[in-house]
Amino acid sequence: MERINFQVIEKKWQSRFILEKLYNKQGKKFYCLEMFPYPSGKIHMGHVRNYTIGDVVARYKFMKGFDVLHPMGWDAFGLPAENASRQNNLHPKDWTKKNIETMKNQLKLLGLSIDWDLEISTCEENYYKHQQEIFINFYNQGLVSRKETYVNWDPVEKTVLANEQVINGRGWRSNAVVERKKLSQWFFNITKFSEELLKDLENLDGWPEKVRLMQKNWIGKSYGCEINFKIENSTETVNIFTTRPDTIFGASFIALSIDHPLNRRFKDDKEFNKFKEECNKTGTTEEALANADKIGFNSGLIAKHPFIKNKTIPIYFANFVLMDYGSGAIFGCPAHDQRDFDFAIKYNLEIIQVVSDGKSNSNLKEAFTGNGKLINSEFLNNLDILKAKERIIKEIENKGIGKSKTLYRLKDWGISRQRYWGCPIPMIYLEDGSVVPVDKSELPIKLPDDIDLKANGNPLDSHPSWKHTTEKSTGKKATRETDTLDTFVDSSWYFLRFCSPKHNSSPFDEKKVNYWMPVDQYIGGIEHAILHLLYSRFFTKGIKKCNKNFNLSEPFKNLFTQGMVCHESYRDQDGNWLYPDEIKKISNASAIKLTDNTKVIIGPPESMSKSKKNTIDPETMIKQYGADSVRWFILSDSPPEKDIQWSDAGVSSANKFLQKIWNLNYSIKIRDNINNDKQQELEFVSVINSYANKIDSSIDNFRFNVSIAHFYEIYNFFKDFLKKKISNEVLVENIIKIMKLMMPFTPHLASECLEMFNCKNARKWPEIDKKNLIDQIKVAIQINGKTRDIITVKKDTDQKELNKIILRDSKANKYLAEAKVIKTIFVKNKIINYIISK
RNA sequence: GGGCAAGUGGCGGAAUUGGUAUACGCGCUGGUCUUAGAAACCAGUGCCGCAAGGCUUAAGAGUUCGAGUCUCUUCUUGCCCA
Repeated sequence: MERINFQVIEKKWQSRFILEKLYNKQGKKFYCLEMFPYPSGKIHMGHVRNYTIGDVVARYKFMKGFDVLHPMGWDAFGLPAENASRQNNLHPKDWTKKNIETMKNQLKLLGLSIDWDLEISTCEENYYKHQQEIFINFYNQGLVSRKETYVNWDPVEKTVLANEQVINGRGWRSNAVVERKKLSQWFFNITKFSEELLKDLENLDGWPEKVRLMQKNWIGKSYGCEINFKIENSTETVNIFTTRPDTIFGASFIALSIDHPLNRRFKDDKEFNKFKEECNKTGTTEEALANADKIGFNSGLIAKHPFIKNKTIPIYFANFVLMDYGSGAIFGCPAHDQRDFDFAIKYNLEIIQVVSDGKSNSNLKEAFTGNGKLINSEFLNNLDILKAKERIIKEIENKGIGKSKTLYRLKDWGISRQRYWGCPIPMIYLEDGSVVPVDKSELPIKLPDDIDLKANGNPLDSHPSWKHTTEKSTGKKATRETDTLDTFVDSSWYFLRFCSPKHNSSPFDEKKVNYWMPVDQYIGGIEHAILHLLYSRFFTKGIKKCNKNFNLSEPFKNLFTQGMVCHESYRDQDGNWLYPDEIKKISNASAIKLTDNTKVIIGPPESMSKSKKNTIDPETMIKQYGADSVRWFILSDSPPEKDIQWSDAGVSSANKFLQKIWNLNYSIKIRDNINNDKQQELEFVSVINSYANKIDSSIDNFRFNVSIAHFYEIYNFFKDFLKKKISNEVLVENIIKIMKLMMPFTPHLASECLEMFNCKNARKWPEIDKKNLIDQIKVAIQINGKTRDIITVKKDTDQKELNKIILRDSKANKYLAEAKVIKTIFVKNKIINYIISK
């Protein structure tokens, strides 16, 4: 068998792929973008999958005649660089640069069709200075604000911790008990676009339904109303928000957040402060609150029911009410809300059912949240929930005690980070206490290189001189904002920068952006379904508000979310994780440790992670099997949106198959010509053509595993025909067609084969005849709905003719011989079904 | 607790609008070649049965000439929200 050296041909073609671009001035534009990587050190299999999928799309579209933009860059700011630099005394800048260098070389090994001239890195001044300009523009448009908010404060390191750095309530490095501290922070007012972000989801029909739904839930629009409750013996009122005003007649208590302004009455109350402490222990996430026991503190205050004369309602402080949702106060209707129900049981409060669950006289064991008719509700009785809502809101508004209100769960985006390795926020504080943006001419506000990362706190803050400056227009003394921007900001507009990465006078060249945007196909992990995509959508809308020449409201036309790459994990007898190359598999379910032959515990396939050591290094695999084999395997084994299980047997068999494909090409090249048979040739061409059709449409539909299955079928089919009476011309013509179809998947091998046949237009998609070239078709013969035979007949054979053929030739005949046919169902070119009686 | 998605051989998974279930690959079994192994090639491989034939898409029901596909109930798993 003729073998090919993948290492040699891949090297050869990669040096050409770097020079080849996918631009095609005549074609319609197509912007293909994969989520850019964080330069963590080395690429992992997740990257391989992501960028291989993107490469298939980019190459396919180019070959079909599109003008394709296919860039790559680096999400280069972030905390790991600071951590790494503390560990090995390497400046974050140098650490990042080194990683980018390594990963770029690794990506090149995959043979991607990236235009590396467009490469950007978010940590470079030439990138972040434009980001600072966008920030100032947003500030001027009222899209930036400053608010007090709670943060996780590590009192030992004197720094703010991200949620994932808090482990069991303690700092991950210092182990100090984390405090809840109020800090003044910068925010993007993403909530100003709540309605737009929600409404525009409807137009994103190129997105997975799942992602749209997740965003919708995240934005969390709810209709309801505010109601003012009067407090007895006081001029004060409590303003509550509810989405269920229809249950007002079932109200039996009011619950306030511990941070509700009424708490000032209890600031010296020992019991209250004890309660408050208790609440703070449970944490602030919605999940923690939901799972925590519902506890309350009876304030002793009494509210008057707005619709029932002389009825009073006790006011509690409760741990399950959040100050930053609505007004920090609710009324509780235990019969129809589970939390309220739990609370009422605990504090022995009234449970009044006001929506009928259809059962008479029922004693509720849990809250009834379904639909039904209103009861015990005076003028609302007999209305259904929706009607009752409308009616009661009208009454509330007429009475002047409240108004209808739409509320969003979405919160403003806190962007301040007390870190060094991020984009400096271009704001300064004057001595009179005012805060203003720096003058745009002073951009970029550069990060200083000489910092001490070993010191506690924010390195920019402790730097001896960096923060001291003056206001440009007045010369007044000022200090800089020492917080840097959340790295999600960096990735919220990089797709715009790619259109003109070297443009210097503004964040992007409007002409270029108007040509390339929106991204026609965006590809990345489902883990970014909410934040990154929502922030990018916000940025696009924000920039549109700032720039009249930018008329785009959504950045990503089509979105594809790929699944993860999984692998089983291994542990030795002491429970230590082992890398796959530290063990030897004996069978599917057992393995031993290489060093001492002890038994290894095999864990289920999970997403590859360093901590479980269940990772496979892409570079090692590429060296062993070649890039085309790795690409082929990662596309072949599962549908791209689902998780895939890495398997050595799988990549090895991919490699064997590609060897066979090479061997097939070579056999054709050296084949002696033979006398041809026209009928056989026609059949051959026709089958190849129908496969080509299937491959074309499966690529279009992101069903690459199906495309690959078809290539296997083609191979099995093709090699049989080598021995048949097909002329060399026809064989060569068709193998060229197949190699072109393979180009997006295995560009090195396909290029090599096409070169061998001196193919001139190797980068052009082959013409595919849409219609079936031969007119033979398979028809199923059913008796009483059961398939008894399948016969091949001329296309469009009518029922009469088919009937004759069946009686003559088919083995289904015997069922018909002695039976009476009651009814016949005939579907042309598909089935014929005889209903018989015995 | 709510919402969404899914359940097909030993495994990954195919199957236009309801119309040939199990394509293709992995694994496994037997064979050829080889000193042996690997590779390559050939044959087989859903289940029961010697066979004819029967059964089979998580379980059960329904609609239909015909259901993996549509409807309902139940179970299980995954994801998101709580």
